[in-house]
Amino acid sequence: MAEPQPKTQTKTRIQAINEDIILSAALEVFSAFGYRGSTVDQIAERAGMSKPNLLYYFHRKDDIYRAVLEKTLAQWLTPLRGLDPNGEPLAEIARYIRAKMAMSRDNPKASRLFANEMLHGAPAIGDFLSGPMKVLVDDTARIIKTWIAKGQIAAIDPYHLIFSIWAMTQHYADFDIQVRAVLGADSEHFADAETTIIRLIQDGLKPRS
Amino acid sequence: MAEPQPKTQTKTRIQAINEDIILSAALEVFSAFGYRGSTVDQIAERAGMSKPNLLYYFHRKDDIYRAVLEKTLAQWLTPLRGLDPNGEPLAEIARYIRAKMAMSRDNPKASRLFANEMLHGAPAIGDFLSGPMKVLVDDTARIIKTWIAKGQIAAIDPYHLIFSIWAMTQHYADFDIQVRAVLGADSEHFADAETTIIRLIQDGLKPRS
Amino acid sequence: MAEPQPKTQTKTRIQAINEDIILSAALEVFSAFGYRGSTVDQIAERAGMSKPNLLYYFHRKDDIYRAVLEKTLAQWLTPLRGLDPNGEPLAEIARYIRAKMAMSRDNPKASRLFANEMLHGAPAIGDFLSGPMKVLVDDTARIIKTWIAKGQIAAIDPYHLIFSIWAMTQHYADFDIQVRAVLGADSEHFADAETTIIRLIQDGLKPRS
Amino acid sequence: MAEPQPKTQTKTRIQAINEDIILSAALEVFSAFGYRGSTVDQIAERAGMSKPNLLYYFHRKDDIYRAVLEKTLAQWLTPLRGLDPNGEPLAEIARYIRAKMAMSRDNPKASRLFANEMLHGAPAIGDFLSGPMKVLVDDTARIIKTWIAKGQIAAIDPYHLIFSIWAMTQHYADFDIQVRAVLGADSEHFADAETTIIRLIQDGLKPRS
DNA sequence: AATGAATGAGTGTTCATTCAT
DNA sequence: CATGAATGAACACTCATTCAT
Repeated sequence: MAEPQPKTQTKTRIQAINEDIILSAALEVFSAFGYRGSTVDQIAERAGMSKPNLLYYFHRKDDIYRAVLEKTLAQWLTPLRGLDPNGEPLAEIARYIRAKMAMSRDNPKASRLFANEMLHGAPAIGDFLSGPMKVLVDDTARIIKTWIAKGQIAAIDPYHLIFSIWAMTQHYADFDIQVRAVLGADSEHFADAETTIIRLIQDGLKPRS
Repeated sequence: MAEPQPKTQTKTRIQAINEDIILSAALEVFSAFGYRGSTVDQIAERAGMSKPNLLYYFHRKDDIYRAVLEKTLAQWLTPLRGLDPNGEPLAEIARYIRAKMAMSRDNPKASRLFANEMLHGAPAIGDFLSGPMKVLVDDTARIIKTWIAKGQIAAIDPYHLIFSIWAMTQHYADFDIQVRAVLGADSEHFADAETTIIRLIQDGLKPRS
Repeated sequence: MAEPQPKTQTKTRIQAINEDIILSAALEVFSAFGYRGSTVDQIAERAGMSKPNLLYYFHRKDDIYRAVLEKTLAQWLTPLRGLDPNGEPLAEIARYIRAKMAMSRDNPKASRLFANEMLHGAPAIGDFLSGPMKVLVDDTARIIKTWIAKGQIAAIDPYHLIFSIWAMTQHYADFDIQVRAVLGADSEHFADAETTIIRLIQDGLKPRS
Repeated sequence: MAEPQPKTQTKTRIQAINEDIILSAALEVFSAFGYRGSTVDQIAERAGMSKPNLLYYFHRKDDIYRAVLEKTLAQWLTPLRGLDPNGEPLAEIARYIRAKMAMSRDNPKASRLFANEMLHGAPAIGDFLSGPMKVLVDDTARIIKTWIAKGQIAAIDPYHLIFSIWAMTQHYADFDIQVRAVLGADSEHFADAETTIIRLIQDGLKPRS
């Protein structure tokens, strides 16, 4: 029953572990200081290894950056995939908003890394945007259009609906510092924000009588 | 009849002109590459002057950065100031959204500069956030609460309403590259986005019968 | 029988060697041009290494400077420590003068480095002056006072005696160029100077009958 | 009886005044920081004029430096000129020491400027040293030799006697910071030092019976 | 798999000096 | 006489990357 081990492993155990450590460290650093603002030294220190050793795994700074981005993007799209065309639209969208909001709360660094890329013109993930991401958005927009066609929700531009949801949910990760400056450092604002956003969207989508 | 010339000018003509040129160039560069990603050389080149000459006006890179931020922040808050407590709430808010959206369309670089500061923890404008900005947000929230108390709009958390509007409108400046990757480069999406956002918000604010 | 090698060396062989090379080069350069007049490039070139490599060992120019000073100060105070309270005063002092003179002859660069620091207000070694150096001078003055009290030497201010000896001996290192301009480049003036100084001091210290 | 004014003045009143102001400022700055450690800006500021204006009077930094040195050297040699061959030797030398000491006390900056030049190899006044200064020293040495020949003072190397006097007196200007670190900041040590030095020298010069 | 050592190409900043007025 | 503006050349220091072991 056990998977047969290949004779020549492409990756040793320690390699896989170290790459994970590096990518975690890199996410911390890159999300906090941006690409140019981060140094390989910083990442190496946070990863608890020497700079040359780090570069043994990822030969250039750019490689580390792209690897982190790639890993991040994968999990980033996950919630969007879950829209069920046959589900109840408002419930489906509420579920989606909750999933997005959970990402912002639980993984704000990934959100900020992503936002930083966008802000600077997406030099590393331009292909991703016009490729897989566009496909996914188009698919999702199609589902929404079906709902509209069936009269299940009000007629609204599905693309801008998606963008609005993204914007509102990611805001609490990306502009966290601003939110905290206004609402106070320890306030539990994620729950309130979620309620407000879901209500705004659901009210906006209710079919007109 | 001639305007009397002040004997001691604090700034010469050429000084004012050059400072303006520098700040424009700096906005371009900083908004595109972030603080650390920008070099004084880049700014100088775009400003059409030598690096030492640029530093003759602003002694350190940081000074340029703060000057641009300051100039930007001033205009950034402008639309928020306009909420009229005695106006018709839904119309007032629609007007506000349009003003915000216009800023995103007409001055996306300022928006990205600001977003970049937030993303990196607002090292340069922390005081501004917890100071003038918080005051302004609190004032605005108070107006909205009044409207709610009078039953003019539905009961909704005013702070998260404000954040949502900010998020949705700024998104089209900050994530411009992503929007364009999905909707196409030359699509005139600002108008559609505005319509969608206004509708979402207005529907969400309509008082329950 | 073999000496056990310590597992964790704090300094590698090459590190110790290079630091020595750097400090030698730095003494040459700093003593010739002063702190501000010396460039890291100069020191690196004289040390036979690249500037970044030099800064790999001493992170800032100031670190190099302080390291040289510290190393120099240690050997600088050595002769003063040798005054034996129970020795014959005139012989003790003659020995001291000879030791000081030898330092000026054999290590004039250290003397000039030190003199330069003094001239500019001792920004880097102010603490040393009012700390260890003052203690040592006070101790020495006390010995001299004992000799005076016992009637072994004439009553003279011990502090100014010490300063005078320092001044006369160091002069041949610090003002070397002037001495050579007057006495000729290759004249062996150190020996004559020593004789003269010892005689002046000894005659001045002979107890009055 | 009045000196006729030349029609075309080589120097206007204001020119002479400003040059004096500049040289005073330059002495302050150069003596404190050395040549390379001083900036034209610093001198201009202390002189209360703009940098270009300062450079209107002295075209290059080096010109200012040389002018200060020259002015300083003139007054520096003054006391040495005063040795009267026919005076009483011990009294003459005591007078000389007092004059030298007065210079150290009243014009320590000039002393330090001069010392700094020597320390760094006298790049600007090498000619002066082997020229006028050597002549003066030789002359003075000749007078001393005459005294020795007449049996008025003990046989001692006149050159090293001169150097010793210079060293001891200048020490209190050049190493002022060190002296103050040991003797205390406000102690009036110049008088004591003078007494000590005169006594050392006079005792050393008393003819042997 | 890991690290100490080394370096070329920047990067912000200073400064003497010149230019134009 | 005086000054605001401008710049080339340096200079301290950083950083991604490579080399040797």
